[in-house]
Amino acid sequence: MQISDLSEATGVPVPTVKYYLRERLLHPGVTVSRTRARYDASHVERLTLVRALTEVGGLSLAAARRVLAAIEEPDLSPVDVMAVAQRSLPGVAGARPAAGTSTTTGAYAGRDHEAGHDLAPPCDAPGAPDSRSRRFVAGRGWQVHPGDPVLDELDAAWEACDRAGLGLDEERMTRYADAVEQIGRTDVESVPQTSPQAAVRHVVLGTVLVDPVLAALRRLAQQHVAVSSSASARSGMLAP
Amino acid sequence: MQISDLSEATGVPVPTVKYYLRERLLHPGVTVSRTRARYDASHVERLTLVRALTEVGGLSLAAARRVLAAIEEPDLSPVDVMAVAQRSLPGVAGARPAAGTSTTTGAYAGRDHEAGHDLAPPCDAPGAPDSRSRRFVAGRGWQVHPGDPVLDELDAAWEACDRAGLGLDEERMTRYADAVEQIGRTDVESVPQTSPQAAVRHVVLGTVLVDPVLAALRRLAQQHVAVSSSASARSGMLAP
DNA sequence: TGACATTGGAGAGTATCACTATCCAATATT
DNA sequence: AATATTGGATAGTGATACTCTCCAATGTCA
Repeated sequence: MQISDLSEATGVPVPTVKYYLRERLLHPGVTVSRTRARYDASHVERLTLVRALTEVGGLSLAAARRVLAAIEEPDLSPVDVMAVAQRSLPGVAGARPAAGTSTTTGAYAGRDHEAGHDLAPPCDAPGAPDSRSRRFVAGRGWQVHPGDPVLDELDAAWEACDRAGLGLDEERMTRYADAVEQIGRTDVESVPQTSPQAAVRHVVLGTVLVDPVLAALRRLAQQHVAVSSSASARSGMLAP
Repeated sequence: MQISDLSEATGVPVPTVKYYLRERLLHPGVTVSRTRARYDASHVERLTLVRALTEVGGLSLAAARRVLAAIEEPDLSPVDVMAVAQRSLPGVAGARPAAGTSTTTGAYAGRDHEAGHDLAPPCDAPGAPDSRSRRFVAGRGWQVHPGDPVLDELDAAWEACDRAGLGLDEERMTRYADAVEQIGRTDVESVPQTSPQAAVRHVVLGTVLVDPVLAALRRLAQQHVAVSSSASARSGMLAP
C-alpha cells in the first residue's frame, strides 16, 4: 500500500498525509526504495483516528499528538498514562472543529490554557482550595482529586452560566449530575478488562469521542421533550 | 463609563474591545465627543457574553456573532429565531462554522457590516434520508425533524467511535439516551416562560454554555465511579 | 527502451483566526 | 500648560493547518 492508496482509503489528501508524516502524527511507512514506502492497516487506523480526534473530537493536531502518544506509550503504568492523558486533553470547552458533514474542513485549535485575561476577576488564587464545584461534588459524595483541573473548568463554566443569567442553581446541577452519573457508570462499565493499555485507550478515546455523541443526543432530546410537551402546551418552541 | 472602564470591568484589554467594536461583536457606545464614547452595563454584559461564548463555549468569533445576532433579533418570531439559532450554532463538537458566511474578515470597515444578518440560509440538501441515528431516535419515539443536521453530526460522531473501536453499540447508546433525556427534560423545564425572546435566549445560551458543564461533570463522574468501583476491584483506573 | 506518472522529501506559500501594535489628532484631566 | 486618554484607522503578529511547488529517483506500461 503506497501513499496514494492510504490517501484513498482514508479520504485524506496526499499532501496532508505527507504533512502528518512530517509532523509525526503518523508513523513512517517502511521505506522500500528511495521513492517508495509501504503503508499498512496500522496507518489507515492511525490516520482515521487522527481525523476522528480533530474533526469529531475537536482537538488540535498538537493535542491529538499528545493523546496518541499517551495511549501508545507502552512503558508507562496505567496510572501514569491516565495522568498524561488527562493533561493532554484539552479543556472541556476545548472542542471546536469542523462542523459540516460534507464540507468538513473546519479545524481549530483546542484552547489549552492560555494566559489570557480572565473574565470578571472573581478571586483566582492559584490552587483555590475550595470552590463551588468542589463543594458540590463533595456534597454529592463524589470522590475526585481536589487538585483536578476539571474542577476549575467546571467552576469557570458554571460561573459563565451564572453571568449569562441561565439560572443554573444547585438543584438543576443536582439533576444534571444524577443523569451524568448514569453516563459515567455506563462509561466505566464499557471499559475493557483485557489489558491496562486497552483500558486506557478506551477511556481516553471515550472521553474525546463520546462527548460529541452526548452533545448531539442532548440537542435531540431537547427537541423531543420540547415538542412533546408543546403538544399539550401549544407553544412553537424548538422547531428546526 | 469609557472604554478603559469597560476594559477593566470585564478584564478584556482595550485593544481587544476596540477590535470587537470593529467586528461588530459589541454595539458602539454613545459618541459624546470626537474622542469620547460612553458605554454602559449593556456593554459589560455583552462583552462578558462574548467571552463566555468563546472561552467557555468554544465558539469562534464568527459563530458568537451569529448567536448573538440571533438572540437579539427582535423582528423574528420565536420559531424563526430558533431556526436561525440552530443553524448559527456550531456543530456538537463545538464546531467552527464550516464555510459560507465567513467573508467578514475585512479590516476595511463597513463593507459588509451594514449588510447586517446573514440570516438567510440556503435550504438544506436532502442528504441521507435514513441513517443509523435516524433509526435510533425513531426507535426511541423521539420526535425530531428528520432533516436536522444534528442527526448527521450524531451519525458522524457515532461512526468515529465505531472506527476507533469503542464498542458503542445500540445498548450503550440507549443507556446514554436515557440519561440524556433526563438532561433534556431538565433543560426544557428551566426555560423561562416570561417571553419568547427570553426563552430563545435561554435555550441558545443553554446549548452553548451548559455543554461544558456537562462535559466536566462527566469526567468527574467517571472518576468517581471508577474510584468507587475499584475500591472493590483493585484496578488502578482513573487516578489523576 | 522510452514515455510518462508517482513517490518521498523538503521548503515555501496560503488562508484563517484572534488578536496587538502603532499612529494620529482631538479632546480630557490635572 | 502639561500630560493622558480616546476614537479611529491601518498594519503587523503568531499560531494553526494545511497546500503548493519543486526535485531527482523510481515505478509502470507500451
